[in-house]
Amino acid sequence: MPELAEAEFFRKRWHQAALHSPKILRVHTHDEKKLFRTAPASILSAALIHSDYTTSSAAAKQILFRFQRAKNATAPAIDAWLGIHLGMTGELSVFAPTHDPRKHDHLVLYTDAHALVFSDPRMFGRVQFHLGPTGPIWWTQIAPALLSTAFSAEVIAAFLKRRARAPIKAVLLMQERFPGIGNWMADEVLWRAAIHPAQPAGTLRPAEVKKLWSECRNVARLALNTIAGRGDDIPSDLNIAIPDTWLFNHRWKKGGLCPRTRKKLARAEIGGRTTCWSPARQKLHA
DNA sequence: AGACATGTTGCTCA
DNA sequence: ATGAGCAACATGTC
Repeated sequence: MPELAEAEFFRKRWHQAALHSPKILRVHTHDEKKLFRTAPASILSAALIHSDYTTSSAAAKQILFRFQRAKNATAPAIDAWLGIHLGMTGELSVFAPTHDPRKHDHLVLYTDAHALVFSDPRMFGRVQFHLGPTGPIWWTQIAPALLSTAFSAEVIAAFLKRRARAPIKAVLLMQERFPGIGNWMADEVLWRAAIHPAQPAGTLRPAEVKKLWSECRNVARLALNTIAGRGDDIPSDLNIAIPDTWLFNHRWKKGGLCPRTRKKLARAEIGGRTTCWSPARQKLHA
Protein backbone atom coordinates (compact mmCIF):
# COMPACT_ATOMS: atom_id res chain seq x y z
CA MET A 1 0.00 0.00 0.00
CA PRO A 2 2.37 2.72 1.09
CA GLU A 3 4.09 5.04 -1.31
CA LEU A 4 4.93 8.70 -0.73
CA ALA A 5 1.47 10.03 0.06
CA GLU A 6 0.34 7.02 2.03
CA ALA A 7 3.37 7.36 4.29
CA GLU A 8 2.36 10.96 4.99
CA PHE A 9 -1.23 9.90 5.55
CA PHE A 10 -0.19 7.35 8.18
CA ARG A 11 2.22 9.79 9.81
CA LYS A 12 -0.58 12.28 10.30
CA ARG A 13 -2.82 9.60 11.72
CA TRP A 14 -0.39 8.80 14.53
CA HIS A 15 0.63 12.45 14.90
CA GLN A 16 -2.90 13.65 15.52
CA ALA A 17 -3.50 11.09 18.24
CA ALA A 18 -0.04 11.35 19.79
CA LEU A 19 -0.12 15.14 19.91
CA HIS A 20 -3.38 14.96 21.83
CA SER A 21 -1.93 12.52 24.33
CA PRO A 22 1.87 12.40 24.00
CA LYS A 23 3.02 10.34 26.96
CA ILE A 24 3.82 6.71 26.23
CA LEU A 25 2.71 4.58 29.17
CA ARG A 26 3.25 1.09 27.84
CA VAL A 27 4.71 -0.62 24.78
CA HIS A 28 3.84 -3.92 23.20
CA THR A 29 6.14 -5.53 20.64
CA HIS A 30 6.51 -8.67 18.63
CA ASP A 31 10.25 -8.95 18.74
CA GLU A 32 10.59 -9.98 15.11
CA LYS A 33 14.25 -9.59 14.19
CA LYS A 34 13.28 -9.14 10.59
CA LEU A 35 11.34 -6.01 11.54
CA PHE A 36 13.47 -4.57 14.34
CA ARG A 37 16.78 -4.25 12.57
CA THR A 38 18.69 -1.39 14.13
CA ALA A 39 17.73 -2.20 17.72
CA PRO A 40 15.98 -5.03 19.53
CA ALA A 41 12.43 -4.24 20.53
CA SER A 42 13.39 -4.35 24.22
CA ILE A 43 15.81 -1.41 23.89
CA LEU A 44 13.25 0.57 22.00
CA SER A 45 10.52 -0.12 24.52
CA ALA A 46 12.67 0.90 27.46
CA ALA A 47 13.46 4.24 25.86
CA LEU A 48 9.94 5.04 24.76
CA ILE A 49 8.13 4.28 28.00
CA HIS A 50 7.56 7.52 29.94
CA SER A 51 8.76 9.57 26.99
CA ASP A 52 6.58 12.11 25.18
CA TYR A 53 5.90 12.24 21.48
CA THR A 54 7.14 15.57 20.15
CA THR A 55 7.47 15.72 16.36
CA SER A 56 7.51 13.63 13.22
CA SER A 57 8.17 13.80 9.52
CA ALA A 58 7.69 11.68 6.44
CA ALA A 59 10.10 11.29 3.54
CA ALA A 60 9.93 8.91 0.61
CA LYS A 61 8.12 5.82 1.95
CA GLN A 62 9.40 6.33 5.47
CA ILE A 63 8.24 7.99 8.64
CA LEU A 64 10.23 9.28 11.61
CA PHE A 65 8.75 9.93 15.05
CA ARG A 66 10.64 11.67 17.84
CA PHE A 67 10.10 10.97 21.52
CA GLN A 68 11.70 12.91 24.37
CA ARG A 69 11.98 12.67 28.10
CA ALA A 70 13.54 15.24 30.43
CA LYS A 71 16.28 14.25 32.83
CA ASN A 72 15.11 13.70 36.39
CA ALA A 73 16.57 12.57 39.71
CA THR A 74 16.65 8.89 38.80
CA ALA A 75 16.92 8.80 35.01
CA PRO A 76 18.84 10.57 32.27
CA ALA A 77 17.21 12.50 29.44
CA ILE A 78 15.99 10.53 26.45
CA ASP A 79 15.91 11.63 22.86
CA ALA A 80 14.58 8.74 20.80
CA TRP A 81 13.85 8.46 17.10
CA LEU A 82 11.52 5.80 15.81
CA GLY A 83 11.73 5.17 12.08
CA ILE A 84 9.10 3.17 10.26
CA HIS A 85 9.17 1.81 6.76
CA LEU A 86 5.80 0.36 5.87
CA GLY A 87 7.06 -2.11 3.29
CA MET A 88 4.33 -3.59 1.14
CA THR A 89 1.57 -4.12 3.68
CA GLY A 90 2.50 -2.00 6.68
CA GLU A 91 -0.04 0.29 8.26
CA LEU A 92 -0.26 2.72 11.16
CA SER A 93 -3.55 2.97 12.95
CA VAL A 94 -5.06 4.33 16.14
CA PHE A 95 -7.32 2.42 18.49
CA ALA A 96 -8.73 2.79 21.98
CA PRO A 97 -6.22 2.27 24.82
CA THR A 98 -7.92 -1.04 25.60
CA HIS A 99 -6.79 -2.44 22.22
CA ASP A 100 -5.57 -6.03 22.37
CA PRO A 101 -2.65 -6.62 20.00
CA ARG A 102 -3.68 -8.64 16.99
CA LYS A 103 -1.61 -11.26 15.19
CA HIS A 104 0.29 -8.76 13.02
CA ASP A 105 0.47 -5.83 15.43
CA HIS A 106 4.27 -5.71 15.79
CA LEU A 107 4.46 -2.49 17.74
CA VAL A 108 1.81 -0.83 19.90
CA LEU A 109 2.40 2.38 21.85
CA TYR A 110 -0.16 2.95 24.57
CA THR A 111 -1.05 6.40 25.89
CA ASP A 112 -3.90 7.16 28.25
CA ALA A 113 -6.12 7.98 25.28
CA HIS A 114 -4.95 5.75 22.45
CA ALA A 115 -3.17 2.68 21.17
CA LEU A 116 -0.83 3.61 18.31
CA VAL A 117 -0.46 0.48 16.22
CA PHE A 118 2.06 -0.57 13.61
CA SER A 119 0.87 -3.68 11.81
CA ASP A 120 2.38 -5.50 8.86
CA PRO A 121 1.26 -8.99 7.81
CA ARG A 122 3.98 -9.61 5.25
CA MET A 123 6.74 -8.14 7.39
CA PHE A 124 8.47 -6.40 4.51
CA GLY A 125 8.50 -3.28 6.67
CA ARG A 126 11.16 -2.08 9.11
CA VAL A 127 11.23 -0.51 12.52
CA GLN A 128 14.39 1.50 13.07
CA PHE A 129 15.60 3.18 16.18
CA HIS A 130 18.14 5.79 17.18
CA LEU A 131 19.07 7.56 20.41
CA GLY A 132 20.62 11.01 20.60
CA PRO A 133 19.93 14.71 20.10
CA THR A 134 20.63 14.63 16.37
CA GLY A 135 18.52 12.61 13.99
CA PRO A 136 19.59 9.20 12.70
CA ILE A 137 22.03 8.88 9.84
CA TRP A 138 19.70 6.64 7.85
CA TRP A 139 17.13 9.40 7.77
CA THR A 140 19.53 11.95 6.32
CA GLN A 141 20.50 9.51 3.60
CA ILE A 142 17.09 9.58 1.96
CA ALA A 143 17.34 11.17 -1.49
CA PRO A 144 16.13 14.76 -2.02
CA ALA A 145 12.33 14.95 -2.13
CA LEU A 146 10.50 15.09 -5.44
CA LEU A 147 9.13 18.50 -4.46
CA SER A 148 12.50 19.95 -3.39
CA THR A 149 14.64 22.17 -5.59
CA ALA A 150 17.40 19.55 -5.43
CA PHE A 151 15.15 17.30 -7.50
CA SER A 152 15.95 19.20 -10.67
CA ALA A 153 15.43 18.38 -14.33
CA GLU A 154 19.22 18.37 -14.79
CA VAL A 155 19.78 15.86 -12.01
CA ILE A 156 17.10 13.61 -13.50
CA ALA A 157 18.56 13.87 -17.00
CA ALA A 158 21.98 12.84 -15.70
CA PHE A 159 20.48 9.93 -13.79
CA LEU A 160 18.61 8.63 -16.83
CA LYS A 161 21.81 8.76 -18.81
CA ARG A 162 23.56 6.59 -16.23
CA ARG A 163 20.68 4.08 -16.29
CA ALA A 164 20.47 4.29 -20.07
CA ARG A 165 19.62 0.67 -20.85
CA ALA A 166 17.07 0.02 -18.15
CA PRO A 167 13.38 0.48 -18.93
CA ILE A 168 12.21 3.85 -17.66
CA LYS A 169 9.66 2.13 -15.45
CA ALA A 170 12.42 0.34 -13.55
CA VAL A 171 14.37 3.58 -13.20
CA LEU A 172 11.41 5.44 -11.68
CA LEU A 173 11.27 2.82 -8.95
CA MET A 174 14.85 3.55 -7.84
CA GLN A 175 14.58 5.20 -4.44
CA GLU A 176 18.09 6.64 -4.68
CA ARG A 177 16.71 9.23 -7.11
CA PHE A 178 12.92 9.01 -7.02
CA PRO A 179 12.17 8.80 -3.29
CA GLY A 180 8.65 7.69 -2.56
CA ILE A 181 7.70 6.60 -6.06
CA GLY A 182 6.28 3.08 -6.09
CA ASN A 183 4.48 0.95 -8.59
CA TRP A 184 1.28 2.93 -8.97
CA MET A 185 2.96 6.36 -8.91
CA ALA A 186 5.46 5.26 -11.56
CA ASP A 187 2.66 4.13 -13.87
CA GLU A 188 0.73 7.32 -13.19
CA VAL A 189 3.76 9.48 -14.03
CA LEU A 190 4.54 7.63 -17.26
CA TRP A 191 0.93 7.71 -18.35
CA ARG A 192 0.70 11.47 -17.83
CA ALA A 193 4.05 12.03 -19.51
CA ALA A 194 2.97 9.81 -22.44
CA ILE A 195 6.10 7.67 -22.20
CA HIS A 196 6.08 3.92 -22.77
CA PRO A 197 7.21 2.13 -19.60
CA ALA A 198 9.61 -0.13 -21.52
CA GLN A 199 11.35 2.79 -23.23
CA PRO A 200 15.06 2.58 -22.34
CA ALA A 201 15.86 5.49 -20.03
CA GLY A 202 18.75 6.63 -22.21
CA THR A 203 16.53 7.04 -25.27
CA LEU A 204 14.14 9.60 -23.85
CA ARG A 205 14.10 12.81 -25.87
CA PRO A 206 14.99 16.01 -24.00
CA ALA A 207 11.35 17.12 -24.01
CA GLU A 208 10.32 13.76 -22.58
CA VAL A 209 12.87 14.01 -19.78
CA LYS A 210 11.51 17.42 -18.88
CA LYS A 211 7.95 16.14 -18.97
CA LEU A 212 8.85 13.11 -16.87
CA TRP A 213 10.46 15.37 -14.30
CA SER A 214 7.49 17.73 -14.08
CA GLU A 215 4.97 14.89 -13.90
CA CYS A 216 6.92 13.33 -11.02
CA ARG A 217 6.36 16.57 -9.15
CA ASN A 218 2.74 16.91 -10.24
CA VAL A 219 1.84 13.38 -9.19
CA ALA A 220 3.67 13.81 -5.87
CA ARG A 221 1.82 17.05 -5.13
CA LEU A 222 -1.58 15.77 -6.24
CA ALA A 223 -1.17 12.50 -4.36
CA LEU A 224 -0.16 14.30 -1.17
CA ASN A 225 -3.08 16.72 -1.39
CA THR A 226 -5.59 14.02 -2.20
CA ILE A 227 -4.45 11.10 -0.10
CA ALA A 228 -2.75 12.80 2.84
CA GLY A 229 -4.96 15.91 2.90
CA ARG A 230 -3.78 19.47 3.37
CA GLY A 231 -2.43 20.92 6.57
CA ASP A 232 -3.95 19.07 9.50
CA ASP A 233 -6.95 18.01 7.50
CA ILE A 234 -6.60 14.22 7.40
CA PRO A 235 -8.93 12.14 5.27
CA SER A 236 -10.85 9.67 7.41
CA ASP A 237 -9.31 6.66 5.70
CA LEU A 238 -7.25 5.60 2.75
CA ASN A 239 -10.23 4.84 0.53
CA ILE A 240 -10.03 8.38 -0.67
CA ALA A 241 -12.00 9.58 -3.63
CA ILE A 242 -9.22 9.62 -6.17
CA PRO A 243 -10.61 11.23 -9.33
CA ASP A 244 -11.45 8.97 -12.26
CA THR A 245 -9.25 11.24 -14.38
CA TRP A 246 -6.25 9.43 -12.85
CA LEU A 247 -4.92 6.18 -14.22
CA PHE A 248 -5.02 4.91 -10.63
CA ASN A 249 -8.72 4.07 -10.69
CA HIS A 250 -8.47 2.06 -13.88
CA ARG A 251 -5.14 0.29 -13.67
CA TRP A 252 -6.28 -2.93 -11.99
CA LYS A 253 -9.69 -3.26 -13.57
CA LYS A 254 -10.16 -6.10 -15.98
CA GLY A 255 -10.74 -4.56 -19.38
CA GLY A 256 -9.91 -1.15 -17.92
CA LEU A 257 -9.99 1.83 -20.26
CA CYS A 258 -7.60 4.77 -20.45
CA PRO A 259 -9.46 7.75 -18.98
CA ARG A 260 -8.00 10.03 -21.65
CA THR A 261 -8.20 8.00 -24.85
CA ARG A 262 -11.02 5.62 -23.88
CA LYS A 263 -8.94 2.86 -25.46
CA LYS A 264 -8.01 -0.35 -23.68
CA LEU A 265 -5.18 -0.33 -21.16
CA ALA A 266 -2.34 -2.83 -21.44
CA ARG A 267 -0.67 -4.78 -18.67
CA ALA A 268 2.63 -6.61 -18.57
CA GLU A 269 5.61 -7.17 -16.32
CA ILE A 270 8.18 -4.45 -16.95
CA GLY A 271 11.14 -3.77 -14.68
CA GLY A 272 10.10 -6.73 -12.55
CA ARG A 273 6.70 -5.27 -11.65
CA THR A 274 3.24 -5.47 -13.11
CA THR A 275 2.87 -2.36 -15.21
CA CYS A 276 -0.21 -0.74 -16.68
CA TRP A 277 -0.12 1.69 -19.57
CA SER A 278 -2.23 3.14 -22.34
CA PRO A 279 -0.85 1.94 -25.70
CA ALA A 280 -2.86 4.62 -27.47
CA ARG A 281 -0.80 7.40 -25.89
CA GLN A 282 2.40 5.70 -24.68
CA LYS A 283 4.40 4.42 -27.63
CA LEU A 284 7.90 3.00 -27.92
CA HIS A 285 10.31 4.91 -30.14
CA ALA A 286 13.92 4.53 -31.28
C1' DA B 1 -5.50 -24.22 -6.38
C1' DG B 2 -2.85 -20.91 -8.19
C1' DA B 3 -1.79 -16.36 -9.29
C1' DC B 4 -0.77 -12.16 -7.58
C1' DA B 5 0.17 -8.13 -4.34
C1' DT B 6 1.24 0.23 -3.79
C1' DG B 7 8.77 -3.02 -1.55
C1' DT B 8 13.60 -3.89 -0.78
C1' DT B 9 17.82 -6.57 -0.88
C1' DG B 10 21.35 -9.49 -2.09
C1' DC B 11 23.04 -12.29 -5.45
C1' DT B 12 24.67 -13.31 -10.25
C1' DC B 13 26.27 -12.11 -14.71
C1' DA B 14 27.87 -8.98 -18.25
C1' DA C 1 33.67 -1.07 -10.75
C1' DT C 2 29.08 -0.37 -12.45
C1' DG C 3 24.68 -1.59 -14.04
C1' DA C 4 20.75 -4.92 -15.14
C1' DG C 5 17.85 -8.70 -13.92
C1' DC C 6 15.89 -11.87 -10.81
C1' DA C 7 14.87 -14.80 -6.74
C1' DA C 8 13.82 -14.38 -2.05
C1' DC C 9 11.48 -12.65 1.84
C1' DA C 10 5.99 -13.98 4.49
C1' DT C 11 1.23 -13.73 4.34
C1' DG C 12 -3.21 -12.53 2.69
C1' DT C 13 -6.80 -12.19 -0.98
C1' DC C 14 -9.23 -13.00 -5.21
